[in-house]
Amino acid sequence: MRNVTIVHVAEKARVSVKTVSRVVNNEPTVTPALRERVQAAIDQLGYAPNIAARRLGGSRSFLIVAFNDRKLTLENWASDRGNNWIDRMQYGAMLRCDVHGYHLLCELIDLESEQLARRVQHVLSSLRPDGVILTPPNCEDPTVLEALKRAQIPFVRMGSAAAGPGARVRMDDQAAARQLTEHLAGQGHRRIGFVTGSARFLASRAREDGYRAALCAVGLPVDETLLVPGDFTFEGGIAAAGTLLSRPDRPTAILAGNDETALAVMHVARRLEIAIPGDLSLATFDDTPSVRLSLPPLTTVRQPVAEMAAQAVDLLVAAAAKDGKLSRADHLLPFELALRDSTAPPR
Amino acid sequence: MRNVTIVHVAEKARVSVKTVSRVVNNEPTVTPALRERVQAAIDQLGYAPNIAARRLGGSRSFLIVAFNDRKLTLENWASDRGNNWIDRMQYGAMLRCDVHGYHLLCELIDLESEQLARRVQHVLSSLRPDGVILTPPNCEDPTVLEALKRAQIPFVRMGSAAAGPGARVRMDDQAAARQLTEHLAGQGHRRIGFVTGSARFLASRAREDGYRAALCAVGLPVDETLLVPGDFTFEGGIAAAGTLLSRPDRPTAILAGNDETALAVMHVARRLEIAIPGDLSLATFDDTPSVRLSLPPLTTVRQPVAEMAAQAVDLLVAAAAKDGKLSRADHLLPFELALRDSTAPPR
DNA sequence: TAATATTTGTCCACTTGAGGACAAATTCGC
DNA sequence: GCGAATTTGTCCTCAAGTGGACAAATATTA
Repeated sequence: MRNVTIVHVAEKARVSVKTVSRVVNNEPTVTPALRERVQAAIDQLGYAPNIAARRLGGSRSFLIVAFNDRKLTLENWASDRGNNWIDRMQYGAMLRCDVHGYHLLCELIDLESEQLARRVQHVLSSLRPDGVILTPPNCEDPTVLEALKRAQIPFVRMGSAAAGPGARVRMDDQAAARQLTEHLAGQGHRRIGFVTGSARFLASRAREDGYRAALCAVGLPVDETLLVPGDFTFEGGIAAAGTLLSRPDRPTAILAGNDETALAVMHVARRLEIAIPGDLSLATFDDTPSVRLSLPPLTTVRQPVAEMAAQAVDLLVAAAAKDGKLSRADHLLPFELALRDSTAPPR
Repeated sequence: MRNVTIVHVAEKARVSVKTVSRVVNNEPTVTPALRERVQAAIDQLGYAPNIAARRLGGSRSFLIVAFNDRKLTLENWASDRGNNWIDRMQYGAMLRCDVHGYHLLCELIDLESEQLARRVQHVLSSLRPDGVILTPPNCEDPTVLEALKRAQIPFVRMGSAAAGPGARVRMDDQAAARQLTEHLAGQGHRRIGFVTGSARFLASRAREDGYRAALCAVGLPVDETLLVPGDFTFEGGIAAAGTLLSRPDRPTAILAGNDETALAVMHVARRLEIAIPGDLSLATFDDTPSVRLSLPPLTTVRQPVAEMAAQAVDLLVAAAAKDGKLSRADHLLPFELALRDSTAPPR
């Protein structure tokens, strides 16, 4: 009952090993009748090709590696306001891997480690995956990118705005910021603050660009003092919100760089007895659970993270099935504006 | 620069392939001096043994598979009140795998699928992992357990109270429930309600037992009408809380089966204008982010999920290094009571 | 110094499938 | 029914290690 190999299947179906291999690998030159007979044998024996042998034989490994940031992953579950970006990525990728008969391996890397290049290379050469998915902030790290290029393994960078090697799958952060800003402006806000994101993430820059573009488009001046640097953390948000909200001519609306920042803004506003959305409208990015549960629930942009991951898997699988080459295409997936109770016309 | 194999290392270190193999596998019969020389060659070449070849030739695959529940995983990130149990498991397991040079593969399974047995078997025979980690509710599913037993792959069941095959790593739910209940009783509560958990999870039964044991220990009678069935969901919690809180002699404290249930109790209490903790004390299990962020933050029990996962990995790796056999031991890890503002003496 | 113990090397089999070359068998078209 | 096209089989190599048997080299001990 153990270790069913291709030989057993061949015997059971009374065909050659080669034919079974042809069926398993979907080669076109097999008669439907025979294919069916072989498939029946496979099903009856519960045969599944041994991935190790397939990989050794030289072609594909049916493995995809996702490199996640160690620190971010830790925060993800340790922090009260954790982002669930990585979870959603994984879920989307796993489901898609399943469809293709692939398997997803998640590996943590630490961008600050001196062993980074070695670590990446080690994982790649011991697993020899067919493809790699990089999530922020890994997808912009030169050491990681260099290691991947040298290993000649196709990879997809998720959520990154930066041009560079590998394919990209992301949403249009700039357009999202622009739409959010225009939404606020459309409600009559004329002083719209912006707490920028971390410089580590290029998405943050794109959001700022979108913010500026929107103001420009609706004919509002860009007041540089309304742009306050945040760093995507709660603490950074507190400081930035303090700056913005304690000035006499404080903005009537704030766009936060991400949800964590937004929660911080909310915190400060509550302390200063500034009502949301009465005295202050607040909009943000990411749509993590905490901003849906907050009072009031926040207007945000929902990133299609799972869909992005699914597409990343599709791209990698297609490349592996073909020639192992992946184009440098930049795939933009549609985002979704979630207009909630935190934004309203100024009174 | 590509495909560094054991042969290259052997040449560089001027030793036989066999010796390199001995170094890589930490066999004791190698002189320190020689070991060092080989290690230097390995480091210089950036060699990492190909996992596929290792699996094929040898006895170990250096892979560990974690089977997570598909539905639960989806809820995990889709729901606003998602539990982060799976994330924490993964994080703990990944870090530990890293230490042992192992890799973690996460696979989703759907307990309601008719293909369940086939799916599990398929994953196992194509990957041939050295061990498997099962998370609730998979760790109690007879089909899954049977498939694992047939595949003769050692596995660890995490968080399961049920006796059965495989090793177990968990916290003592009964003791936790008991301590929480005694905490409430110690504050002077005499009518303590309990919203039970889902029958799918045996932990829920254990918690109930602990609740009963605590009442018994402090000399309080068990009023069966104060035990209301929940199902670990928010909706189920709403119904149960309604039952408990709308009766004239309503309890002064409620123990919720899990955090989601607790949030539901809180929701109902707010609607009925029952103050927490003034009119009602509330305690719960799991310590997910949402109950730390809630107002007031809830008294809960923190499960050492990451530690449990780490221990699971340790057990599996040790078994693989030995003879591939895993004892049926039941490992209990200490939990932590987080006493917060939701529990206070009744007024 | 010889006998013994330990370390290192040699050699071969084995794992499971892919893939290529080519022959044999079958089907198809006319 | 014959030649051509397609399907299936045979046979062999290759991937990158492990593991075992055993020989050779070196170190230790009496």
